Amino acid sequence: MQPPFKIYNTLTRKKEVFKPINPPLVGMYVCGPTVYNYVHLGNVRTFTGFDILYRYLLHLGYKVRYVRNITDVGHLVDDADDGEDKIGKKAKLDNLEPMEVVQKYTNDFHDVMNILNNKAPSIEPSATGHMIEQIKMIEDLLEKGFAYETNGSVYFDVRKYSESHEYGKLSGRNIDELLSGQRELDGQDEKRENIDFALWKKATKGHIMRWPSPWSDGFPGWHLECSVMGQKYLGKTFDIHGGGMDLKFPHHECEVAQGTACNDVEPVNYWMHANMLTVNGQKMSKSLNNSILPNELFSGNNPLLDQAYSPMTLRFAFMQAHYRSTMDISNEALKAASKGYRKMINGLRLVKGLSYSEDSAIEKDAKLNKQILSIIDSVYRGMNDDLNTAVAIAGLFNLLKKINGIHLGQIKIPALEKEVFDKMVNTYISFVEDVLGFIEEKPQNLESAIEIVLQDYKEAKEAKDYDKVDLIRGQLKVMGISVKDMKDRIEWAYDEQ
RNA sequence: GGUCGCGUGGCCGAGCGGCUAGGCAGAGGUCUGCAAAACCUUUUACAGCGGUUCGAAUCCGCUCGCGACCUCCA
Repeated sequence: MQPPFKIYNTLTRKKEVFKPINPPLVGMYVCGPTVYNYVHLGNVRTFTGFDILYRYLLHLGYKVRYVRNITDVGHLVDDADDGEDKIGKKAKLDNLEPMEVVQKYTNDFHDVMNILNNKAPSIEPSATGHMIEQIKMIEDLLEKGFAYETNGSVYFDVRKYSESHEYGKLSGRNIDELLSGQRELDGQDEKRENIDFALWKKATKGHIMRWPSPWSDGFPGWHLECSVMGQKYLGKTFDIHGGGMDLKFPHHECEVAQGTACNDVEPVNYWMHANMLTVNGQKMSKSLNNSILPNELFSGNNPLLDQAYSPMTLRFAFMQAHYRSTMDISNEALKAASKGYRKMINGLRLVKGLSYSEDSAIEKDAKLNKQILSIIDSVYRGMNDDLNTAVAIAGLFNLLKKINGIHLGQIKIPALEKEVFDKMVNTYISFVEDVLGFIEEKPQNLESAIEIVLQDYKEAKEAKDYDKVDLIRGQLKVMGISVKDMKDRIEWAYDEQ
């Protein structure tokens, strides 16, 4: 018997049994990247973490609509009134159209997601593609009295909202402290309160990214897009909203406020936050100059790394830690992950080659059967306990001991009950491949492998061992490789049939 | 300063009051032409000080150290 699937809900600060609104449908929204630069390993960790959630929900049989946005406008460099848009700034810097910037880094993001075998979301909406919906939501908020206009910009009225609702409940802030604190910043005169946040900003002269609206030529505030797109594709209240821990405040707090103010319902049932990736104990972040890019990791081309590490090594390293714990990246951790990953994949290759057999001469081993079932249980217990992939992996390694035992003949397959055997095989394969999302990284040096075979071919030919010669040639042909005996050497080419 | 979180053996990292986490590294053994893998056994723990309890890494308090958010950040 396994416990039900529980997830930690930031809103209640508790692990809660996951109950979707309309089972078997599940709606999940994850804040995607702002595409003004290459994603770094910390960004990637979060998305990989939520990939596991997506995969596990699918594994449990849910029909999941996974929405992960691309932020391509509205994310300001800082919070001052004349704050520059991140995309716009980069566009100026690189002398590109903003949409070229967006496309470039969106492509990079997709490449990285693919190479890490993260599943694509069901919908990947962009902020600029939902301008009309955003303007509509601002109008609704104005109409309901939760927003006000100043000089062509529109702000969310936090004080007003907090009179009837609890602003700060997600991130654990105290509204009075927020209101009383830090009034001294300059350039905030358009806002009634410092903690009010922009729904629409009037574009300043040099601002390239602008759209017409009832208030001004301008652009939407960052927090708005997620509310709008979440609501559009998942409903006014949906099941799960995820993102990095650093988005909890103010971004997600603002989302809660906007959604609640607009629709008078709780926008999200379960808020989930992935913790930060650290380097030497400090958060990986561009401003600290300690970020590592995926391509740098895969090539080893970064001063913090003393070798290259493969995509699956990174994935394995992520999976060995819980998503809500900070995780420190280091050469030692990555090297250990690399070996662990290979061990796991070697197991996968073995287990795929196993098949059940009966033998009346061999007695069933009741203790062993029970033990295997209990290990399988531990894998599910781990995942059901707020996606504890580290526990699940530990279980898989325990299972692997049995699988290796079978492989070496120390455990006789007929000693297992058929259903135990099947369950063991299915659990191992489905968790490694489907739930944790590992793929086999095959050696790239196919050509040198062919050269080795051809050397054998050459020797057989010199020894006039034509049976062997024909055998090798035939086997290579099956692989799509044709051997060509030249006058003075042997070559190979892709078989053209 | 406010809010929250963390401190586990050589390293990473689970653990949510009693029952072997796991991986990497180390030691011994089995296997083996050599090697690798695998399997078996095994050495190192819970920041410190108090308290609660029959029993605490696990709960409470204090101290020390570290981090995140509070301003853009996954």
